[in-house]
Amino acid sequence: MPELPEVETVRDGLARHVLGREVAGVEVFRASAVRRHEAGPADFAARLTGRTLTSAVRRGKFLWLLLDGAPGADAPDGALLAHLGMSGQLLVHHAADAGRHPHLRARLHLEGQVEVQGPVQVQGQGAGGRDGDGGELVLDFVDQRTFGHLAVTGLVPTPDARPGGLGSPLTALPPAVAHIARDLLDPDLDHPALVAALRRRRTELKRALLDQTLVSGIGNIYADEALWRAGLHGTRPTDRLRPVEAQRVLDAAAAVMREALRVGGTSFDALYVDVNGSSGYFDRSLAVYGQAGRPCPRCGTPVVRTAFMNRSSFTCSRCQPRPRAARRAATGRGTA
DNA sequence: CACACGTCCTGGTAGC
DNA sequence: TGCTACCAGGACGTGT
Repeated sequence: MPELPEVETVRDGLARHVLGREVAGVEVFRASAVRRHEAGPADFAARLTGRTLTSAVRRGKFLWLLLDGAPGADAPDGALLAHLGMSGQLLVHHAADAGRHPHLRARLHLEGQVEVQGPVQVQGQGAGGRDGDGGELVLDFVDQRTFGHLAVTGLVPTPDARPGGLGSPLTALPPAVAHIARDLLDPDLDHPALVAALRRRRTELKRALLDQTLVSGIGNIYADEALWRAGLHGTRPTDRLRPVEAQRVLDAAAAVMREALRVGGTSFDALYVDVNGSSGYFDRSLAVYGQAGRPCPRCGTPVVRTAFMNRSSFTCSRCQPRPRAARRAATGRGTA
């Protein structure tokens, strides 16, 4: 499942392989892949063609490529927005040897690298040189389940910009992302404010961690891992968390995502930009997620799976004691 | 057939 | 009562 570390790995791969290239053509194989582009697939393709990809930006699980070189004067500067949903992948291939994946939803044809104004960040050894040979590339959007999507969008000023910002490149973002909170790896995230906001919520802790308008990037997997590391149960009422507990679970989430990023980020060295979160390398390090029946790495107690919000939660009943009385965060209608 | 789950949407509730 | 903000839960979609 692509959560923040997987999306960041994709963003980094795109930054190294497709920036500076111009979109020469667009194919949409399934209209629903661009359903959030309201004007439809033809308009999607038209607005993309002729534009140059100048930057790869991410907030939480949303990722977008900034577009330069509007073909028509009426076309505003904007971005190609992508969300990978549950199974989306963005794959870069040399045009010559690009096959057709069975779940290929859309394909961008990219012309050879051109010079763009401003520095195109090329990091990683040799990555830029190999691709800068002028050969044509394709950027494929592959998505087995169909929760992911692409759209060409405008940009609005970042609503939560901080005057003393520490250097986050997020000065503008797609309207569809404007309501998404900063993530735990964002240098401009206001940590004390986040702790306060979390404790102000009147809900369960895991629900809050998954709420992208509170803090973004955390999905079901990393929520469970963070809760386990922090020794907190996901049903703990947020308004009863002590400040140190709130801080601890957020720190744990940041730590587990950084570790995943380190592993995932070193797994893709070549042109192939992959994201297949659950089959990645990090799943070997998962302590509880998907580990029902197996011993807790800390105390040996079998991990238990419980249903939660139409999905699963994995916990160690010893390391993560249930809140007493399981008083579901005072929502008015108690739990029975 | 249940299950995987991120996001959007709807309807409900609390509190002013 | 009206308004706003917030919250819970269902729908969506495809393949195993």
